[in-house]
Amino acid sequence: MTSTPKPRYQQLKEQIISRISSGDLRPLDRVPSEHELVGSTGVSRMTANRALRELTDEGYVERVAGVGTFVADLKAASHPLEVRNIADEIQTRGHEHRATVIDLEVRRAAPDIADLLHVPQGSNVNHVLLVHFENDIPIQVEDRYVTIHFSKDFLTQDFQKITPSAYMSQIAPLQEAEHVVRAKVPDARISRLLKMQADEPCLVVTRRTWVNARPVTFARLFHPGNRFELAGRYRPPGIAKSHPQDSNIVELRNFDR
Amino acid sequence: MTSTPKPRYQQLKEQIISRISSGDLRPLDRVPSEHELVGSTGVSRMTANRALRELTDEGYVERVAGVGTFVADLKAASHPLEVRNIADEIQTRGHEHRATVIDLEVRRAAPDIADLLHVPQGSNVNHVLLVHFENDIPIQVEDRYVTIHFSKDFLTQDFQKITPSAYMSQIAPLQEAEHVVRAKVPDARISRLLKMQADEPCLVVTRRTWVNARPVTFARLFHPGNRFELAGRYRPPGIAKSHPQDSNIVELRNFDR
DNA sequence: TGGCATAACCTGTATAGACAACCTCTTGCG
DNA sequence: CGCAAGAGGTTGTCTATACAGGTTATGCCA
Repeated sequence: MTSTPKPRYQQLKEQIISRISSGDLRPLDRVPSEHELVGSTGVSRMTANRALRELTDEGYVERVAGVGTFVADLKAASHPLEVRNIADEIQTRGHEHRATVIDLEVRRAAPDIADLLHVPQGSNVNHVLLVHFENDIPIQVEDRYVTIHFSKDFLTQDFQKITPSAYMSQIAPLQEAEHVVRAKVPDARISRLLKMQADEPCLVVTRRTWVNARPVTFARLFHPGNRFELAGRYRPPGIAKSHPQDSNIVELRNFDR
Repeated sequence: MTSTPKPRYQQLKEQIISRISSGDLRPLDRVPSEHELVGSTGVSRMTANRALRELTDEGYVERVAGVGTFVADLKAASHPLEVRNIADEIQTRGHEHRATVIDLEVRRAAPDIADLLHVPQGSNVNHVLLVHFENDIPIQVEDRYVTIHFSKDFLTQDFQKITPSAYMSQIAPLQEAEHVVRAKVPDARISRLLKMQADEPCLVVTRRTWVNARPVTFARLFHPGNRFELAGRYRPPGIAKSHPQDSNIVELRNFDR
């Protein structure tokens, strides 16, 4: 059936992507130059150029004329629908970020968590519950589950120093994400952790992330509704004007005045 | 200063985009073939190919080998961050959509609205307030302002038949969008229109849209928090596998069980 | 030692030519 | 009349070559 083989530029792209996914090529590592790819794979320079150019468009690598091609830093390659790391956002605002770990342990998966992570009911899963502060004001409760197979040393991390989200994207690039946003009045425990008044709603972001087609983490992020909002901007591609950096990012921001 | 002129493939792209934006080329119209572009602009075929290929990637045109290149249907080219038309979503679920117009008039712009739409305070703006129903259950209150210069026959539209969002994207393709999501307890009027219980929160989506660098509409969309959620999926590009159609769309969905 | 010209390498763009695969319409044959 | 073959246009890919412009390291000269 596969009458025509995949085009060579596509083969080249997938080969490089797989070297990145496997960890053979790490962020900021040098990727073979066009000339080297010509020598090692036998394609013409234009074909190597197309492969690398498309990988650039897709955020896998960064190219600098006169210097070379490098694996993109995963933090920089923020996904269009990715909510940015909350610590980064707070620091971007020039404020101080602090986190308090409330709970960090291995749990037996409850039915709903087991279902979401595709693991057997009652099997072990990592769990962490923490509160993020911006200038000592609580702004997010993070309630996260991580599969055992993804991270075996999850419990020994210091999540006051590195957020779980940053830790996880450091282990492996996430390959697929799903998130759901809801408005909800939180239960008493969340409400107390966020120092919210009674009957005040939360903006709840639920995220689930896949690596190699397996779900690896499930997180519920609670934010006080009277102080936080989720903002996004969109500009269609192709004009290549104005500010290339502010493109299509979803950010969680404080709108107190 | 502009020492190096824009590359020719980029000039070609912008020329075609402007023909689409201006209405010279309409959806499903034929775009000049690579060979015709070679003849009319003097570039080589590879350069014309690159321009058309990138326009394809960016969703402006669609190409069929052996047939030609055609302007993409704008409805199909849904933006990654665009919330889909609510009527379409409801129909996708196999349910019935109905809308009731509560208010449709020209108003004098209040200070906050004037500021958001970049018009003078007290100048005329179109306003519509309507309630969307899914199987006779109210699920969204749409409170929308539209600048006069964008639509002069706004008041004569039948928004029970065509949603304001669909009407507007029919007049001109939106070029930039900003949206903000909040959790909030609505005021009594909204709460009544959505038949919500007291103290129940709303998921409020605020959208502002630009055409030709001018804001043209501002909308507040209220949804009952106990029944609706905003869901998104994300898969990184470049793998070119599985389901190409379900990519990276944000949808508003009913999660009642 | 300090500074500058230069070589070596890299990406970015552009061209000309070639072949394959696909689609549509026409033409001619049975 | 119906169908098959072919012509011509279109996209998709690939190669070989060329030039421009940016970056870095080298080495020479003062």
